[in-house]
Amino acid sequence: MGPLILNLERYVRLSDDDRRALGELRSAPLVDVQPRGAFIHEGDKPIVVRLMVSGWACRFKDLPDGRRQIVGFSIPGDFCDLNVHVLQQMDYSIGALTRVNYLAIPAAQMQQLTQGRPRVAQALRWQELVGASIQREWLLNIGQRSAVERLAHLFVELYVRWRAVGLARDLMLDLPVTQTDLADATGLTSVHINRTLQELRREGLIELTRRELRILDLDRLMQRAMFNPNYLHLEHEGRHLDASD
Amino acid sequence: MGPLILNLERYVRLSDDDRRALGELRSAPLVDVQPRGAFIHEGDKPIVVRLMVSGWACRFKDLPDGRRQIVGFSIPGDFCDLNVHVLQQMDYSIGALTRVNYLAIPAAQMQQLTQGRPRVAQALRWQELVGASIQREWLLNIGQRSAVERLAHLFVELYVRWRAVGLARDLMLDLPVTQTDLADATGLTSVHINRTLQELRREGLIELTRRELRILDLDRLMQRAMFNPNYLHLEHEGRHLDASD
DNA sequence: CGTCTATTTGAGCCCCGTCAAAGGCGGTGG
DNA sequence: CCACCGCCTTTGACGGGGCTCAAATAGACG
Repeated sequence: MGPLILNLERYVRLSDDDRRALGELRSAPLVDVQPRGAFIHEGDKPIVVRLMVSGWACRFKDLPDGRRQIVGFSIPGDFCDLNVHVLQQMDYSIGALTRVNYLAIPAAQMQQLTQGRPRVAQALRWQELVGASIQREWLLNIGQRSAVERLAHLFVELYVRWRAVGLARDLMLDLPVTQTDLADATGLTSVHINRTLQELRREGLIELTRRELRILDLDRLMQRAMFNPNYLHLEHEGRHLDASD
Repeated sequence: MGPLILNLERYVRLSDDDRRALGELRSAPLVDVQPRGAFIHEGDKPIVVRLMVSGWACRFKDLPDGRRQIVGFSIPGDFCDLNVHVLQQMDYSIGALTRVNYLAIPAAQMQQLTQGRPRVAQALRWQELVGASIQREWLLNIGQRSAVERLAHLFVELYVRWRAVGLARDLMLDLPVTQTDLADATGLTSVHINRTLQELRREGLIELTRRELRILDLDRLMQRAMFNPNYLHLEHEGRHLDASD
């Protein structure tokens, strides 16, 4: 539950009761998904809310002819489909890039969790809105940035997000995804991702092995990407619901 | 208030009281914006919620060097920034493409509107989630579709959305935006938009004058765009809050 | 040690961008 | 009513970033 609580506490200061209630989500069934498997499909009408516990998942959409666009990564502490009880039908799919564990939380339990806990409710809403903000930044990324800028931007974002949930530090990030995955996320081809990675290495910005990303110069990488962290809405000053009030 | 109510009634069946309460939003100040003016800037911390009454607005983000990406169009019946009291700081700007009128609704009035009106609250949430779904489709559009497909897709979406709020029909749509605007929305250049428009005309799919789009063959245009309407979540069967229950 | 998948490299090309200029259209003022 | 002006659209020539196709190499895993 660590990632979730760290995630939510970026925005609100939770009370002990809030944290305890969030901890009780562990009573929900834990589901294990093998790498490369999709576990939610466009058109599904799911009845549970999924909370990522470990691994890399991605939300994606595809075209009839096979082209695929990854529209976002889901990492531990993220809810995959908070919205689903309103829209009823998935307009995207979710797949596991690595082995994934998630909690399958019945809608009623979510209801019960937020009932009478305004800070938790607000924090969940905040997580959802930050997700929407990230989508907008990705649109800017894919629509306007060059290949090198795009990939640099993605790496900074992923590092910041994993670090925020306590699962990355010292400029190192577990990144066990393929170059094809990076291609689908950036709107490029895997061949061009490969050449773009070489360029980032040549510029001394990153090292990337099969499963680990090391950022050699975060400032320069951010500059290269024209990375402006505002869209992640990380600022703690923004907290306006505080258990110590 | 027509567009808003038509918009919301795609999802829930409102009661007379709901409609009356929505009508009272007209008491909020009506703001008039001249074409080409931005009325909300990234970084702002707005205190009112804006409801589009007439005209074309766009949400956009830009890079330090001047590149700009339009991340969505706001049309009559849309709220521009429902989310803002949670995130507190805008991560995008909003500009008027034409002359625009909007209602500036104090947060307290929105609170009062949804208090004790679960259908209205649900419908507003639905509008917001459909907006997020549109963003995902745009990501697919810009990331994977070719120029012709992209523009075709945008035209179909805009026609469907304007028609849904009662402001377009018979395959005709008021479209008083420049080719540069279309370029910024699709991640192309205005020169290439011009050539792509010629291609769509040559294929007998559309006519486009300075201020009006006419779709000559909607089926073929949708096919060309690989347009799948699911992401707009229009299906009336989906209504699960009905005033007649 | 063999197989499968992922990464890397090369050659060629095409879609779309860039730069520059011409043409059209609407508005404004004389 | 016409002349001018500014913005938008259209056209042309050229260049380049990224795609395609194909094959070679490297790693992971049994």
